[in-house]
Amino acid sequence: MTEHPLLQDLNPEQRKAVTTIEGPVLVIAGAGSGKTRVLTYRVAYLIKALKVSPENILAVTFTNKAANEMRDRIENLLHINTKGLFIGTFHSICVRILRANIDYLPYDKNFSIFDRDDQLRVVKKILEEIKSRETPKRLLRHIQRIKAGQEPETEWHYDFYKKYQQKLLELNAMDFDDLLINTRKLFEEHENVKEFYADKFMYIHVDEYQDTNRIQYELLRHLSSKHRNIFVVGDDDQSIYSFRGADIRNILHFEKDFKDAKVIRLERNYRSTKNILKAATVLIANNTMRKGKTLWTDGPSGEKLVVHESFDEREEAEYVASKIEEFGRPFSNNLVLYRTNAQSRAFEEVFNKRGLPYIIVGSIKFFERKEVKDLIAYLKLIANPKDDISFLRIVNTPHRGIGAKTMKTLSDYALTEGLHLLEAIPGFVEYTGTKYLKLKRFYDLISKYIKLNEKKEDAFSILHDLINTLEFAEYIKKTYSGQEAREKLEGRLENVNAILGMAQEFVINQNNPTLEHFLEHISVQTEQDDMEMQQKDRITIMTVHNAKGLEFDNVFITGLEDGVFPHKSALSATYELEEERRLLHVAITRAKKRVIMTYARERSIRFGELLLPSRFIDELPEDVVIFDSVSKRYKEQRKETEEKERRVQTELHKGDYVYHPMFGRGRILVKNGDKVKVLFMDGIKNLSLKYAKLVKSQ
DNA sequence: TTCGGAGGTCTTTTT
DNA sequence: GACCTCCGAA
Repeated sequence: MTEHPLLQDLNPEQRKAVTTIEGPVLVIAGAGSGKTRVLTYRVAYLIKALKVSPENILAVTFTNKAANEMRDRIENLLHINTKGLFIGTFHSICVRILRANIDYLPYDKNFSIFDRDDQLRVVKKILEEIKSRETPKRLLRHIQRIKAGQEPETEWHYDFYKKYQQKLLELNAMDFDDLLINTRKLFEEHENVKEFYADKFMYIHVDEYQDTNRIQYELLRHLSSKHRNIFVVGDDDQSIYSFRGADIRNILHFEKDFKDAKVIRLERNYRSTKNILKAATVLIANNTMRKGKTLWTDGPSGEKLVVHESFDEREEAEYVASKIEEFGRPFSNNLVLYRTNAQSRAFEEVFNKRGLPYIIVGSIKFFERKEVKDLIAYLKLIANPKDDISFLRIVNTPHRGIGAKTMKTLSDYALTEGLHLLEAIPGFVEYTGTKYLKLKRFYDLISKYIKLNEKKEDAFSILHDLINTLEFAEYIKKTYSGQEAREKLEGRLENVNAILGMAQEFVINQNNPTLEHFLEHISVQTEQDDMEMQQKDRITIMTVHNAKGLEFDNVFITGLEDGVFPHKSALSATYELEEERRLLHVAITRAKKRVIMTYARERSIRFGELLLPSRFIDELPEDVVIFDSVSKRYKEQRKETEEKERRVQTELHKGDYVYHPMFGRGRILVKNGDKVKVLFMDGIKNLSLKYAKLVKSQ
């Protein structure tokens, strides 16, 4: 058989993966081995060479971004429209299936999708109702564990979980887990529905299989039950989401779970130098729960990896900054990684001070911004008037003089009448007389949009009109000017425009751009499209979890201290420690040319403790690592500056001019012990002298 | 009754 | 610093 031209771009293992079509296939793809390429080419090969209809192909990715990229690549490869091809995350795919089969479920077709914030609000609401003082976050964890199939720790937890589910049903809402669970339920209880999809999807592809959970595994079993052509790609050494229920056993046991599975390994690495690969390989060999593989490359040995000690997080950031300056442009070749989001501050401050451009990826995601969430809550309430959680979020945003007391009275009324908050208003106002006209006005506002929505007015028109009617921009300016930096306020306004822009784009691109569809589209979309991101020359800063799938010339792995990375919560159990090790393995293998690892002796979040270097540093092979010890000199300098700073701080008085690394020059308005109120160019900030690095200025 | 300020607590990772 | 709760001013 003559080879199809598509296959010429692939190495022998990749080619084998692409052309192994029948039955279950597991591709164990090491970091940088061309995993995405294999997936893309396989789908393209099916369509082009084997004439499979796109409607019969399913591809599940880990993020929406990955889904979009894959679709684009296939289109570029084949120059065809990929409409009909099912590509998306488990969550987005499940939403589509659920909406299409909503008649089988006890929900209305316009159900809301609740994110973590909404979930916490539900938990809090129940806690109020039963007058418990448990902490919402811990309870939510328990709920999620029960949903993932674990035994509840106590009877009480189980009862609470039932209450939570009941509440969600009343609110006509599903959380992220429900999207998967209800789809599974749909398949299990309605053979015809399952048959339909199992029949449709002749070829199933799953990316990042090592991070699938139990429910996702079961969904795949159902979907592949007819044709059995399931092709999964993953790397057991990159499984880093067990806290979210990911079960590494899915990939470890694939051959047992799917009989006659073929296994193909991709071990040739096209990304990193020999030294980097050696470090990564030796490190990960300390793990016991793995299939075992050895990455190799034809490339050069490259530079050795650097381990650098610094005094504290500030000096660590200074070191990283000076290294980046030394490497020179473009800055976009540099990736700075840390274990926890809280570590970003020092880098922000130092990069700002030095005028180094940067972008933080994922710290607060676009859809988690308050102003964005508020607007979306309006839309959710309009689409689903039963959504009391969204109601409570916006009933007094912008302020309309409806406070806690009013809401309590309305809630009680709604509860006795068995009504949802919004629908309870007319009766409530009639019942209580003219006292609550503010509520009535809110009701009329929402009703107007509900009617527009029923008339199938498009999502953009509704949102546009809403933003104007609410005078939302003015509200933001009024609330935030004076209390936060100018750029931050502008950022908020930009976010409002961005969500409006997304609605506009949606309306242009979709043939049925209703509010429901728009909400469906954005609810499972958790990351912002980074249109401008690549264009500007900036340093990228993010958590290691966010770095999966990326590659950069220079990678800085910071905060390598015991208790930080590995995180202190993972020190006691072997399997958790192994996950931390995999996390570091992911971090190292992002690098093409250089890896620079840093640790600090002190850190303000762990104030007063002397931190030890990460145990993982000891596991690195000595011959490829340089221990850079300029730290002594730093330490002396540091002591001097610390003393100077301390002197300066006690000398600071009301009226003095000061300099702050982030806010610039300012003047002290009020001083009260350690606390100061300072007027900067961008507004007034309340600061603590202990943490804020204020310097006296002229 | 609402709202803003003061003061205390906490900080893993996220589709 | 972010987030939450409590308390006093308007």
